[in-house]
Amino acid sequence: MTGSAAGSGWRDAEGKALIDYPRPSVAVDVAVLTVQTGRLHVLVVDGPRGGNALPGSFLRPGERLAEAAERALRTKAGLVGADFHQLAMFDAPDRDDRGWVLSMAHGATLPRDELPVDAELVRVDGRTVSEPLAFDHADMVSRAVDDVRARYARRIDPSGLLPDTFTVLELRRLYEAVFDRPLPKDSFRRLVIDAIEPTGRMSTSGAGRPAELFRRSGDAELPAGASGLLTV
Amino acid sequence: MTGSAAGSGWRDAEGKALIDYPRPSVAVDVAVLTVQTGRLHVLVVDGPRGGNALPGSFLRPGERLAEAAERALRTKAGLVGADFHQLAMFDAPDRDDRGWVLSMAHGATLPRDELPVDAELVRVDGRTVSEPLAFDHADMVSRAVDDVRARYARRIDPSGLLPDTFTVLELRRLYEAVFDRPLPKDSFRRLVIDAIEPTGRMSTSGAGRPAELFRRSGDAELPAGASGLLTV
DNA sequence: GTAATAGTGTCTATCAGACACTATGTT
DNA sequence: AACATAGTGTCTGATAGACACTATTAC
Repeated sequence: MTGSAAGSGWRDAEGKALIDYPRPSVAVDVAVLTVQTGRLHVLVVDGPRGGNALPGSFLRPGERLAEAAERALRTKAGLVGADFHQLAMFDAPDRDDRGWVLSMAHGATLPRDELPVDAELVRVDGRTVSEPLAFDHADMVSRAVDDVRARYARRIDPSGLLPDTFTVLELRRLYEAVFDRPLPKDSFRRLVIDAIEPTGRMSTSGAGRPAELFRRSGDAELPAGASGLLTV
Repeated sequence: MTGSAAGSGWRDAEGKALIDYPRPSVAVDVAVLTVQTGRLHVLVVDGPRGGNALPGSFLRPGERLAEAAERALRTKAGLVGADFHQLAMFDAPDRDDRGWVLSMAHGATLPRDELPVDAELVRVDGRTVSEPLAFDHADMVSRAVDDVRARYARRIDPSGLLPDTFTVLELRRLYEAVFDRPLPKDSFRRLVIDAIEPTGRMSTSGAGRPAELFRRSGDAELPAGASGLLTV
């Protein structure tokens, strides 16, 4: 337990003061996912050894992991307002050749238009990034995709990739991008219709009949069978 | 990224060598779940401040988190052979009054008869432990329950809570314990029957018609709708 | 035989998926 | 008018859940 030893005076079974053990550096890396041209993409930055890498940072004293992740995105990509989800701690002792560095991978999601116009995005095929990334960052992207799919299968656009109001078509296009598969128009509508709130307003559509605008309903969950429709 | 700075000579934006930042202690805590008398229970040990706590340990140099978790279980509870799953990093700066300690919560699962006979078990109601635990360990238990349910909804007894062969009744009793709700006998059988392998052998039952013994099938997954049946 | 449990046939309500149809806008 | 997209009615096949029935053991 976190509470079994350490602190000045605490000693382990062999009599060694636990506080004296060398401590690892702790880092955070963030896979920022977005949707561009109907496909999932991940934000990358220049890595320390060249090549692409996920934005990340070292944890500072007293800081929480989510704060470090927010700081990394702000300083390295000019991003604010993402919501972070812990994915996994990557802890292979040799994963970073500069020393013993544990890294907590985070997933985040932002609409394309909240990213800088010159942000470098790499396409995600299925659940894997389409070109190599530094370190174990490609594995982190896969975990981020799994996480965003699991969350989107439970609720309607929980990370706000769409604007406040949207049509059912826009919502379906988003889900087709997230789950990387076509979704039948009528079944999809019936699946989500009870989990979104109609606004009276209509979309100023380009062509064809205008579609009604909906907004996310506070806490509405998708039916349990939704994961079947989405992931099969 | 984990690779943006640090190492001798690397400096952050303010010119401070990142390697010089104070580093947190990193610990692991393990919520070992088991089934006793048809209910989920969690293994606890004596905490450093009295009261019950999850077994845990500090991470040692070069060690992986799973190794630290295995060592914690071996030295504090005499357990071997559990499979660990990372749950979340608990990182509140004040979660441990002895210093800055991050703890990676792990979930593990073992059959009751692989635990010591005198192991102290606390019942789990729903997804919360039925009595207070030290630190944030009660939250860890909830996460462990969520994790084991998610894994059991995808596959048949992936953690081997049952012996190598088992009857459909034994499997159903296990799932009723894990999901904390009664499951209809016939629907449950039809749900799992294609994901387990019949052995020719029959259970030496106490009373009634003998039941066939099955074994886990290598990779068989439960249908996607299973989560509906199990969690609704 | 009775008791007890294993396993199956069947009916119903629900729902995904497909298809076609109607509705309402633009040009 | 033609065209395009929104939204709905309806049929079908699959299946969860309920129920009853048959099957096979112990006593």
